[in-house]
Amino acid sequence: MPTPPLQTRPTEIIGETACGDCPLRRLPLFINHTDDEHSLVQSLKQRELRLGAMETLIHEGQTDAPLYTLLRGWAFRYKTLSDGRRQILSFLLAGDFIGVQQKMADAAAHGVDTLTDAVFCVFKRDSLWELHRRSPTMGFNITWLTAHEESLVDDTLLSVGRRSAEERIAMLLILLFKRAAALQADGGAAGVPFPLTQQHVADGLGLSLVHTNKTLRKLERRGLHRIADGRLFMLDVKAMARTADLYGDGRPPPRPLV
Amino acid sequence: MPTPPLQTRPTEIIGETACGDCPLRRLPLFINHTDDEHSLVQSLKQRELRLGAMETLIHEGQTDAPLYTLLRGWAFRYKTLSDGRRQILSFLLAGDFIGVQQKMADAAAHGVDTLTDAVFCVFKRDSLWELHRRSPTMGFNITWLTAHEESLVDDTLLSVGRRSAEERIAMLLILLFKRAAALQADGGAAGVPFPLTQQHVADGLGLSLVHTNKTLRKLERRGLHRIADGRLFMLDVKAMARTADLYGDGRPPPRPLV
DNA sequence: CGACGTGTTGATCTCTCTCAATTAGAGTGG
DNA sequence: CCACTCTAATTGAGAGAGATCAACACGTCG
Repeated sequence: MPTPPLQTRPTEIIGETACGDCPLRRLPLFINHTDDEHSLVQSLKQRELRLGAMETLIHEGQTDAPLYTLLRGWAFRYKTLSDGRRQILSFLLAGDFIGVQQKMADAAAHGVDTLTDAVFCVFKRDSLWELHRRSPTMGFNITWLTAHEESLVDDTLLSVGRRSAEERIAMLLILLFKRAAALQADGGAAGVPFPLTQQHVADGLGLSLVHTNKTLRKLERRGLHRIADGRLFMLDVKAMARTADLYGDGRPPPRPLV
Repeated sequence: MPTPPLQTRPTEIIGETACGDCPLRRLPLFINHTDDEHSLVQSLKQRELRLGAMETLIHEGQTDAPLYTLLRGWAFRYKTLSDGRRQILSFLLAGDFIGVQQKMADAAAHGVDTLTDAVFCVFKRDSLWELHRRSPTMGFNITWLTAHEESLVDDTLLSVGRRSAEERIAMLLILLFKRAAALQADGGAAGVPFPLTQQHVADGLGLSLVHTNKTLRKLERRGLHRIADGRLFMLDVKAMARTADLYGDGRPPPRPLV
């Protein structure tokens, strides 16, 4: 079944979207929820928040942000240096959690901006604790999701730290394609939405805009992919994976090269 | 006061170290534990594991690793590409958690190696769930710690993606110094242990060994720090912070530079 | 229509990598 | 005590991936 169109639904008790329809539910960990757990989450939900494209959900340095869930649309987390250099930490797609990291005092917080029109589910700040207290299962899932989010950042760090520009871009395209395709019924056969500008790609991979453009074009000219009208088409996944050094990611490596 | 010698303690019920002595307890979140929580943790603890320096705790790709806590010593998490390029994801000091991320199926796992002789606390694999089930407080703390760990990786990603070699190294030295100093009574006045080789620094910052050496020497010659006999001395924190662009980390940045 | 954002391409420039060689210390064995 | 080996640190030189600078094309929008 294709993604349902954004039509107005009969308003629910608290928010506009019933938690039963939340994209989060599609995640493997959340499929076995009891009704109690549903109503618990629903009771913690404060409201929905709609933002346009390229707007700011959380300002960098903001520490009092509530907890969010991304219902629809794309967004990204980022940090910047004093002179404006920006690093995108991760891209957020429907179903992603936002703001768990913000609660740490000492560590400087990151900002969150939207890439597209987006709908967020807003939770009270202490929902995290409530969730843990009233449902260990849900609490466990939160931990799991947080750890999973970190593993995404780990992968990016590996890319940015050790992969060439070409490898990084191939890697990013594959990863984003997979994540976006998983949200669609056709699995990406007709492409997936790709709302990033090349500047976003550059900032996500620690590259300059110009070099990002040139590398992107090179891959496209080689027939590995195609980006047009805000959509990404994977034309040669095999070749793309090969140029990403994807296979060499996490496998027992031939370390002692000598 | 120098690092206390690793003397043998009277053996406890389960492991060799009473959980009441665990370095984890020093963390802000853990100071208010009830006796129940202590005994819960103690009951989940399986044993202690001692490794020498430069040994492997968790192999890359290993998915069945138990949960660990680092009691004493230094270690690091890493990933490698197929041709041997390695990226260190984070450094682990006493009190750090290990293995929460390993439980995710799809995401490729990372390896964990020791830098020094180290003592780990070993927990059963399903301790994570047990902890959540039997103590929401502890479960919440786990989530908190996981999120905190991610914020460390976020910072590294910002460095590797957007900081120059000099800035990266300054940043790493400051961060490691702070963490190590926090574990000592003198707060680092007499330096802190620094068991990393330059190769580790390079792998942690996405730099080559040679360039790491040259940059390190430059900072040292400039009088910002000094590394000798496996110890790090911060000679000019202010200047070090300045060259790290530390101040510009997370503050509301002057984005619109135009 | 001009201003602006995004994408594209060519021409330098430079930071960092790679290659190579040397030094110093720790360990080992004769 | 000394030759031999290994690892880690160091330094110089040359090469290159990617950054910076500069222009231009194209579409949208007020």
